[in-house]
Amino acid sequence: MLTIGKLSDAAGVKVTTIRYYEQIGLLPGAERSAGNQRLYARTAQDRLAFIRHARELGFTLEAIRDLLGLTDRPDQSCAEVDAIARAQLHAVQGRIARLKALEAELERMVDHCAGGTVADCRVVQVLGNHKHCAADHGRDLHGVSE
Amino acid sequence: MLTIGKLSDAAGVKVTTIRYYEQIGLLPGAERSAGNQRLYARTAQDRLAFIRHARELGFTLEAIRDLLGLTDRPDQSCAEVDAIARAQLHAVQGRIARLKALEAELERMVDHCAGGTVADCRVVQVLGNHKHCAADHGRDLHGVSE
DNA sequence: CTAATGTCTCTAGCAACTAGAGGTTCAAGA
DNA sequence: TCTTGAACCTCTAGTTGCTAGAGACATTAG
Repeated sequence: MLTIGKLSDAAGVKVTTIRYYEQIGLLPGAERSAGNQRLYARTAQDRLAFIRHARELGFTLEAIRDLLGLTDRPDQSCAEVDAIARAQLHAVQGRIARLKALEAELERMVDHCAGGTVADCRVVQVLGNHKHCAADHGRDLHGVSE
Repeated sequence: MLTIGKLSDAAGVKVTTIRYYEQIGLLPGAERSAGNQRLYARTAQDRLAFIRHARELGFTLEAIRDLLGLTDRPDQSCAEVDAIARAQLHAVQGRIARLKALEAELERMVDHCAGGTVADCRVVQVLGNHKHCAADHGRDLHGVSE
C-alpha cells in the first residue's frame, strides 16, 4: 500500500492532482488508514500512469475517462479506443497546421521589422491591419497540454 | 459613434468579450448614452481589431496589454515590440515541435492497432506502459487560441 | 404605443489544475 | 514517551479567456 505521496512520486503526478482526479471520478476513492489518509494499491499506480501518459499525448480528461471505461472491459473490440486515438491524432494535426500558419506570419512580421520606432513597426502594422496579413486562420481553441 | 453591438459586428468580437476587455482594462471605459449604453468612436474599432488579430496569432492578453502600451508611445524604439513578437514566435515553434512528437507517437499507436480486442490494443498498451513509447515529451501548458 | 430587440450589471461556469489556510496524523529521533 | 517536522486532510479560491444566464432598463421599428 502506498500513501498518496509515494504514489505521487511513483507515477509522476502531483499529490493535489491525484486528489483532483479522485474528486472528478477519474480515480476511484482510495482506501483510508485509521487516521483517514489515502492508501493505494499498485493498480492505482498503473491507472495513474495511464492517465498521465494520455494527458502527455494531449487527450482531454473526458477522452481519458472514456478510454479508462473501455479498458475496464478488455474483451470488447478496440474499435472505440482506436476511434478516440484517431480523433486525437486529427486534432493534433489540425493544431499543427494552424500553428504553422501562425509561425509563418510571425516570421514575416519579425523579419520585416526594420528596428525603427514603434510607429513604423511592421509588427504593429500587421497586427493593426488585417490586410497586411497573409494567412487565413481557422478557428480552434486550446492546444495540447504538457 | 457605435453601439457595442455595431462595434461587435464591425470588429468581429463578441459583445460580451468587449465588455470583458473593458473590465480587465484592455479597452478604456466607453462613453455612455443618456440611457447608460456604451458608445464607441472609430478608434475603438482599430484597437479591438488589433487585439483580435493578436489573439488570432496566439498572443496572450498580457502580451497584448504590453503591445498596446507600446503602441501608445509610437516614438519609442520598437525593440520591445519586436521582442514580444519573437517570444511569441519561439513559443509557437516550441509548440509545433512538441505537437509533431505527439503526432508521430499517435500515428505509431494507431498504425499498430490490429483491430482486435481492447486487451490486445496497441493504443492501450502504449498508454499504459511508457516503455512502449518513443517520444520524450517536453512540458508546456496551453496552446494558441483561435 | 407597443413589441421586439438591444443593452445593462452581476454572477457563475468551462478545462485542468494550482495554491493556500488551518488543522490532523505519522514516523523518527532524543 | 515526548516532540518535532514532514506529510496528510478538507475546503475554498485563483488561474486564462472567455461564455452563458438572470433580471432589469433602453432603444427603435411599425
